[in-house]
Amino acid sequence: MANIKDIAELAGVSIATVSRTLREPHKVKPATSKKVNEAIEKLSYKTNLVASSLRKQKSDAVIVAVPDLHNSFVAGLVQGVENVARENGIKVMLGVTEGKQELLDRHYEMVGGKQADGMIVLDVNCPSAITQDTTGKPLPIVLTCEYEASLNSPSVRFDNIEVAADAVQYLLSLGHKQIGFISGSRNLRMSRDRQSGFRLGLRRAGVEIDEKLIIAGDYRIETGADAAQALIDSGRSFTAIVCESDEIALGAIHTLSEAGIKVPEDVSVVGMDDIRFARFSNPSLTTVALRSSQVGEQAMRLLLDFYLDAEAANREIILPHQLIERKSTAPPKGVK
Amino acid sequence: MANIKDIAELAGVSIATVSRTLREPHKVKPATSKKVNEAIEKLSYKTNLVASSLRKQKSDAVIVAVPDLHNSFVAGLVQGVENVARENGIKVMLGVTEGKQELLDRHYEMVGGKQADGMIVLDVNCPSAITQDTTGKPLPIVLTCEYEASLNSPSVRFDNIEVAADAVQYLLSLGHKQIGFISGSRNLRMSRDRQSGFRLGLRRAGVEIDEKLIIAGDYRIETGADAAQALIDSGRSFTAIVCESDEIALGAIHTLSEAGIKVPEDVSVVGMDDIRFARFSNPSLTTVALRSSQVGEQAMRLLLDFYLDAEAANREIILPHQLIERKSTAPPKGVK
DNA sequence: TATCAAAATGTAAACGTTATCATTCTTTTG
DNA sequence: CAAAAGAATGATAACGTTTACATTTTGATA
Repeated sequence: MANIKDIAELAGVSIATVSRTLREPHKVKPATSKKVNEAIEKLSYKTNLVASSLRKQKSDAVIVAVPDLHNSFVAGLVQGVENVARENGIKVMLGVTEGKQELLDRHYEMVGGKQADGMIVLDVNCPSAITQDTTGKPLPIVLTCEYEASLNSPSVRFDNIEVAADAVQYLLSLGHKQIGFISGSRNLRMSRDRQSGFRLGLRRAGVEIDEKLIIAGDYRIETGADAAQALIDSGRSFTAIVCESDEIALGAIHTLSEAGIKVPEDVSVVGMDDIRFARFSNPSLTTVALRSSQVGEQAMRLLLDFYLDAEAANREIILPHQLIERKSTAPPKGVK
Repeated sequence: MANIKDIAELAGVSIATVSRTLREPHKVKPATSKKVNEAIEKLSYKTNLVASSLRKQKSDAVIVAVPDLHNSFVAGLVQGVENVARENGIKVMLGVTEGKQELLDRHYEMVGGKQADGMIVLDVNCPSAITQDTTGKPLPIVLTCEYEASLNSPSVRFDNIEVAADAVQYLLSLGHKQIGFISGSRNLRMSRDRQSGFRLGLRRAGVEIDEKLIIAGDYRIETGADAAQALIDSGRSFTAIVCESDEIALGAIHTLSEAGIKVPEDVSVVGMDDIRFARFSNPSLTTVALRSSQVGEQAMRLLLDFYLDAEAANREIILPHQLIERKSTAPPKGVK
């Protein structure tokens, strides 16, 4: 494999000139530039980015830590990060945490080890590097969705309280009063906020909350199916369900249909996320759209800002959400 | 940021000893080892992996190039790669190609630039590094699913011809004769093979092929919906549809339902992949299960083998598939 | 205790860049 | 045409490791 020295030799110049030809072409005479480029072509030289990183003390790469890939929300986020990163000549590395602190920290080692310049986290956990930090210096980490205000790390998220409250408010406006709730993973801040929002929405309208209609789950379609069964088994009557994710909602619709309960005639279902499948389910799913790709884009921008001014980047960005009405919701029976 | 020299100084040893303590602990006396580790702890030293890579001429990282992340098949593959990589202390970087040659080649630069030791490709295209290679030396690239036999690069894939043929054969066994087909992206080898398999399946049974019932699409749910509409509009009668992906199948079911055509009573639908949503659609989806995580696992193993013996790793692995019967298929009307 | 092998440690040379500073070659200007 | 300014190039020192080789220390044996 040819290195910069080989090129210099073949082109009859110094290695400095080769480097300049590559990095700062305007500083080298066209004639020499030509010689160098020919040599590069002939030996099919590729810059050794590792050596370059070492010298520059910068890798132009970031790592995105996510709990799991089988998830449209996550995919959107990563794609968003990718887009902005690419525009800025930055590479994206992926770290799957499975929700484990240990794996998250392992991924952060890439930043400590200078293989990545920063990290974007979408996870239950928070890198120990932040929580155990003693220096107080800002770290190149952007938290998304999951956040702890106390940490004052830059973060990008939705206003999950209002997301859920909006879903409730919409169902109330249709005339529903007996509304169930299937939660995401309880250990997530996001999930706790959404549950708060659910309660807030009902309280705002003065509707009493039936605790039996609140079912704990996680964000997966499988638990959505199980939780819906639990709701049915509870014996309580309900005319609508708010689900913390579209996956949950799709699982719930499946169970309801199997049980002979019609959606939306008997029970209305609202999801959150607006994954691609939402439009195409039977019935199509009413949901609160959360553009996760925007989260990724903003997070990456924040990380870029961090390099310009670590202090100023310490911001919190809250993205808008939007309720999308489809066919999984209707007024309850007996209401015109 | 502390480096190895700082540690050496604080512990009162040479940098070589520090390095050994980290890499080959058995070669250093417990007493010194202790001193070194204390220093490491105190200065919270992290090995600079970039420097390490440069010296070792090895990055212990691989890059996985995929066209898109919004796709369960892709997610499974990446997860599979991750699993095997983690077992072997290897990091996974992700490259999104959007199906563009240019982006794929850009990602391969990481290998040329020594930031990654190898590449796993799931894409329409093939790295120019392979196709334009003049040296004939094997490259650290594993192709998945999409493959060109002529390239003799290691590859992992399914027998797509038989995958589709099995789907057809199953429908024939139920009594169907008028079977439609919705294809994936025609420029993919995988898609061409599946279409061949579809034709082969019918031919084997001596059933005539109605070209009007073959619709071109890509792998997304949106086109599945459109293609089903095209089938309906064709005016031809059909009692079953074979879809090249579950996404297509779900989109098709959506359109059929909206049009008042019942699945499976009026039309049976078979997908391919067995994505997580398949079990929970209405009706649940009969499909040919393709474990994409296995593709990722095998591809990563192949890449590991490559380091041990570049020549021997030049293999082709064909993974098994399996038809999973659910509720989107039934005998055609009039058949008991 | 002297001798020697084995174990433990140290020295120093890479790895392939980038970037500072010094030097040489142009061009401009009085 | 000389001198100065500017443009282009070159020499070289980092960046932080790993590792071959040299050296010292330790422990065992005679």
